[in-house]
Amino acid sequence: MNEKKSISSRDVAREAGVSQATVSYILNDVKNVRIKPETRAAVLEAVKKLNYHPDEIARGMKLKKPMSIGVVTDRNVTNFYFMKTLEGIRDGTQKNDYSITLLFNKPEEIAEADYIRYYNSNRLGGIIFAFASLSDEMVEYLTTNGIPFVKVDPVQSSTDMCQVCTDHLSHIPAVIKHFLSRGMKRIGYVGPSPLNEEHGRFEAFKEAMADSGLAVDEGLIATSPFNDEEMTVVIKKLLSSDKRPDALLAGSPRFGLISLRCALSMKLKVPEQLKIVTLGSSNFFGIVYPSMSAVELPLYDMGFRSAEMLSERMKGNEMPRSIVLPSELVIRDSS
Amino acid sequence: MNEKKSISSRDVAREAGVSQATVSYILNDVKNVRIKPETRAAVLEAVKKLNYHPDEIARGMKLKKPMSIGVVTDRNVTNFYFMKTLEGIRDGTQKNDYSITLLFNKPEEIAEADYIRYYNSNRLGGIIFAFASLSDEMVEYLTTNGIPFVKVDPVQSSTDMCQVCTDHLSHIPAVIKHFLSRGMKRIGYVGPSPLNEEHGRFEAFKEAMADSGLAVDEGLIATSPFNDEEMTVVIKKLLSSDKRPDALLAGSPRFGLISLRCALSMKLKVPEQLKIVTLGSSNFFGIVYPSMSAVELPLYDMGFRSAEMLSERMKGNEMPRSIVLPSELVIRDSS
DNA sequence: GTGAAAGCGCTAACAC
DNA sequence: GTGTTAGCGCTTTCAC
Repeated sequence: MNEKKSISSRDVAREAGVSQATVSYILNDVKNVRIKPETRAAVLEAVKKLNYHPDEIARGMKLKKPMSIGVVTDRNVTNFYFMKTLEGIRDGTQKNDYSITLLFNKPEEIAEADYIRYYNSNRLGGIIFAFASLSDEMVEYLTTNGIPFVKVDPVQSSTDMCQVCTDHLSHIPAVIKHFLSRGMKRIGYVGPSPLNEEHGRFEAFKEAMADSGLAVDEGLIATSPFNDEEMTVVIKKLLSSDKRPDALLAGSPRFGLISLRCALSMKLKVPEQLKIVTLGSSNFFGIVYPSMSAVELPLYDMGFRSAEMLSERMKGNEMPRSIVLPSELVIRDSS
Repeated sequence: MNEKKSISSRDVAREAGVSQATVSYILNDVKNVRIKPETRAAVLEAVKKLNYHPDEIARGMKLKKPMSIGVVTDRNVTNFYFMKTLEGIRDGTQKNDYSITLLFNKPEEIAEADYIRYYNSNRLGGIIFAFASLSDEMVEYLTTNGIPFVKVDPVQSSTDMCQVCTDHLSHIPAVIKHFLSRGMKRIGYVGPSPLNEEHGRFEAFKEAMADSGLAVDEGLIATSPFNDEEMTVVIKKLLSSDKRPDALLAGSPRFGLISLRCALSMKLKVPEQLKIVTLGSSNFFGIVYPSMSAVELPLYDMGFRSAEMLSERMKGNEMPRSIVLPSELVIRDSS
């Protein structure tokens, strides 16, 4: 029934009364080889008639060129980031005809991660780390072993490597100014802890505050691990203080949304009594109430550019080490 | 620099002073072949010393067994569904050591879709359609060509094919009862149109209403294409009617969230003046305010089971045509 | 212009 | 127990 009876180029050759080589020449449009039109026509017809499709595995073997690139991400990655970026990656690899192999980071495994195994066994030509944690040891390993990879993440990593990131932190001063222009006095920050997972968001906030001549009041800051319950607790605590903030920069979409939720549940009016701006995008920001202001990331482009960058590296071309993409402050109803 | 100087099993054989076949036997743990322990040790050592990794492409070629399965989805699936399901798929394919090739449905292409090309060229052993539109013609094509595939979607398709779906529609009566028990009188429905993209949600609603002895009031129904603006317009219209619903079943997460937003923006109190329950999951349901009641889908399991099912089909084993997974009504603050 | 033949790295039937 | 050998389906050099 399911007899996937494989048609090979040999079959096509036989059918068309030519040699296997000729079939290959024609199908690959090999230059420096001129084929007589009628031969070509005959072969093409045989291809159609037999419904022949070249076996990419065999082809890949001969060519010694992996057909796929790996995209690795963490299991808990926020969906919206990833899918949009993936679309970009897809389009960015299209012309090189790489397929996308999806991989999840498994923290347990060190240097025997799936993607290393796959790379070593020729299944992957390179790797994109999309919103994935990537240890310095791993970067070291990848680099010394000459494995082409690029990291794509909103925030620029200080570790030296090929990366695509955004300038979204540079919009924080504009956020502060926005708050100030609306007459806000007590500007706070909520975001993830610990600091090593934090990627400079809080630092950038402090700097922006200083640049605006504002001191950072520890009482207006709340950090928490990335976990709904803990986040809720610390944010509620922050908002119930008698010297609570009247404006909040949220370090991530989840922090932003939970801040909003906490405020509303405490009967604080947003944006009247509390303004919120979030770092990062979500496709829900436009449809929560009130809609969420945010520094939005160029997710699609991040994917596209990282794919391009990886393709170049895979060809051995040197590339700029990092690309910084513009993000955008979108003011909605929450601020 | 980047001289990926390939180590082959031949190199290992030479290094260990054995034949290539022996290396293969050892590495593949071939049964019916007993290897002397010291030979095995020598080979293993050579493997380690040379840092040898079998070339999976060559292996795949010999074995004529694709190494990957394709997961295709629509480009606009930016929702929570997909990633969770992917995780399940990942884990469900793990033991068969298939990798996951991600593909996007491109509506333009008919039978020359990427996944068909990939399948034909032996890059894919089978296909999972996850929350992807799948035309009857395509099902027909896949079936007649013996291409193993399974569809995974919350709703069971009436077209005959292998599918993994959920019983979430069967929770609608419980939703109605929940509304009634809270004293609600005017139960409405908002959801996607047109009806052919609708997958029986509205139908199920009508039936459930009838079963509870309730008539469906056309004035309590709103449908709209899947587009924030249009959805907002029709829902606002619905809610501003003087005979507006006091309870709403939303046909999708987006409809649910937009309903919530519309209600709040119109100063309707949720859940006091309007109760909402949504069909489908989102990782934001718990952190919007008020948190959203929903019939939650077993997303991870849906992925896992579909992967298992596909694996079986790829082995040629007959499987039940469809698996219905249990979903769960989760009452939160919006109802 | 086209064909014969070698060989990519692997597996497996068969020989010893 | 282990080696020899014959391909898998393709590309490509070299001959004609």
